[in-house]
Amino acid sequence: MDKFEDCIIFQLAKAYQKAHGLFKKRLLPYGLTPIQHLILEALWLEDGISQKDIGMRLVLDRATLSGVVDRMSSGGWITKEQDPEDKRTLRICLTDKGRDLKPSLSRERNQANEELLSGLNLEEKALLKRLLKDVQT
Amino acid sequence: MDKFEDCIIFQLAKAYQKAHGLFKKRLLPYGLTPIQHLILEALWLEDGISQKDIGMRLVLDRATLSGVVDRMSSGGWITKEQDPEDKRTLRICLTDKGRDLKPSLSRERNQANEELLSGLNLEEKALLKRLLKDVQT
DNA sequence: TTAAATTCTTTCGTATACTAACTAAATAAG
DNA sequence: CTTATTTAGTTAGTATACGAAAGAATTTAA
Repeated sequence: MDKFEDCIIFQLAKAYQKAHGLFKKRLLPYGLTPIQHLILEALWLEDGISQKDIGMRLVLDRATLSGVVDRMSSGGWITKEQDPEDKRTLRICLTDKGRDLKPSLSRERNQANEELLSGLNLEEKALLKRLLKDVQT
Repeated sequence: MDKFEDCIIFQLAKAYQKAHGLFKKRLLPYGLTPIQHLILEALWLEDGISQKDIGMRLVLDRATLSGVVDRMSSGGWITKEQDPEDKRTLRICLTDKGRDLKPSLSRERNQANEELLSGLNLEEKALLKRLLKDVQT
């Protein structure tokens, strides 16, 4: 392995860079970033979960999440509610604005995935997904 | 495609997050970041190339590169020389400190790749590399 | 039942990323 | 030859990332 082009870490970084940029452009009209979209995805699956749970499910650092959640709250997509049972915990809840975006954003996400993988056949898509999961374990 | 776990963009982000974090830890003792290491890689292949060329080879934004190169210059790994032929252009040159790191950092990079791909067999490694390249085209 | 340890979140500092606006230098057009 | 355009790099602004330290609330232990 002599040139950086042969380095998987480099290829991973560049593939991610492309995917991220592509999705970012699609989300621009909505005023959302890819990460912010992810938070919404988590909440569409289960509204009102704690900030810590969001971090665990999306594998996001707490320090990172703190800022993201704050901006999304300011933007009116979510609200931060204090858990009455445990005042340390923040429960993150969808607003109507956040909830109503689900169909549009799901379509955007699917289209972004399609666009990214347009050069691969079905088998290769499945393979890539599996390999990426394997790498994470 | 219903849950964010099925989104390739998400899996790509998380695989990259792991790879990046893993390499970052290995580079910590050297005082370098993964990106800064990449700059060195480019210079080991061809010393004295312009900042713009580095950006094209590594697919890095000029604005990003400006800061990275500056920090690496302050850290003494590289120097910024004005091209006498074209005063707009910066030629980036290795210092001894930057040059001497090649064997150590190459080993670290190889080990980081090994560590990341330890769960894959040879065939899968090659496949992943190809699929990641295909995605970028 | 206080003191100690733990947990959830925020803040700080540093390093990518990328858009847009800006400077300086080189080149093309007229 | 002078203006217009293009090009290389910097700067400002915003948004991730993440380690470390700090704050506030809760739980555990002595």
